[in-house]
Amino acid sequence: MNLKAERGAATRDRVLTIATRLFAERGYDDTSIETVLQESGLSRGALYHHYAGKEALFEAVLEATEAAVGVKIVQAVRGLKDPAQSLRAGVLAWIRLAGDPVVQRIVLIDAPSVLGWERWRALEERHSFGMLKSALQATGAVPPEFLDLHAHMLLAAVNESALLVARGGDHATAEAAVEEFLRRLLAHS
Amino acid sequence: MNLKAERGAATRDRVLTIATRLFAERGYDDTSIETVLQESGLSRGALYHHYAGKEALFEAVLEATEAAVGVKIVQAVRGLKDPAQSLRAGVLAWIRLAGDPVVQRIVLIDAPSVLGWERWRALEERHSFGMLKSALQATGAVPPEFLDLHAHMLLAAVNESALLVARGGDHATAEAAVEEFLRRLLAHS
DNA sequence: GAAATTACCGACCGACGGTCGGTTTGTCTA
DNA sequence: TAGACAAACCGACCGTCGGTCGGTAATTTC
Repeated sequence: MNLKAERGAATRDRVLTIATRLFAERGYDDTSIETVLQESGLSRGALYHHYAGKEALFEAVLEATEAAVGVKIVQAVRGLKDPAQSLRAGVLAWIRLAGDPVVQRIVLIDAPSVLGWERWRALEERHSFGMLKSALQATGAVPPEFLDLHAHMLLAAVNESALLVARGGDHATAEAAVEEFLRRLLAHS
Repeated sequence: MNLKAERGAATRDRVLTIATRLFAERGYDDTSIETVLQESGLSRGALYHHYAGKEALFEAVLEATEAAVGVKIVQAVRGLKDPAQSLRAGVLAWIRLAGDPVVQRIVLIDAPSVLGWERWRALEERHSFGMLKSALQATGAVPPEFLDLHAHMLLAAVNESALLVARGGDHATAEAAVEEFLRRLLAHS
């Protein structure tokens, strides 16, 4: 089980790359399986052998995208000791990464409605949300009973400003605004 | 031009009501025009005479829903003098209203991906976002250069917690968490 | 070398959103 | 009030799309 498994994996990768580009460029609805087939040179049957359907293909694309983002955020935070500083660095890194149209369209726009809120939330838990929550906890600035909710609210707020930046908003102002936002949240009075 | 105009308006209203229910129950994608036709007793041609397409129908549904929500929020805030208190009351009212599955699915889940982010944002500006922004401005707690961004972030955060409550989260805790969140944001140090 | 597994193929299907030519039914005006 | 006009409504038809299915070829396993 070697040559065959490799060929299969290579095919899946190829489809994944192409699908990622198409989903990002046109969005989920306006990307037809037919187009994916044409651009990948694969047959219909072959694609459905590897992916259960269009939705499953999207989920694979989303998973891969989020994983890649996660790696980059970890890199941005590496070495920082102060929890508040880590949180700040991670959030800013995420905003910059969300400038990528691929991330925007796939992760921030289409994901919730395609997967449904429940599955989307479960997937987020394993990626950006999970990271942000533990970072927020480490700061100790939020009471435990509010930790989960505040983490959710903060992530939503950060995602929103990422979208605003991506859509022509001023980068510097947005980052300053987010920093101020964070500062206020972490200041327990 | 009376009997005719009335009949037309009545038909539009009927379709709108039915479509609202279906979109809320099944989501946009899983609601077929065919079903709307059957439940309304209307013919295909008639529906396309009144609405340009499925997307236009959804937009009409969304517009009506947001307008209704807006009215109720205004009622909740009426009479309050202190800007911070108005903001707080409006936000809490919005969270309670977002407990309605209709509002959830249509306004918070499907709207961005169906309309596209740009058109969705423009529509929000005329409704919840517009209200929240002016309320936030009235408190004077946010520097002008951050007002727009902070209003966006705050709305996103509140929407997120509304979704969490709606999906089985504890109502009381969520409201307390949102109040704390708001308190920190408004406290300028 | 036979059996089993996997990659891949492409004709076909049902559902769906949307179109279009046409009919009916009020309304306005000459 | 007759006739032009427009709005409301009808339903057969179309193209596209996601998904199915019976099958072939190639590789691995026993």
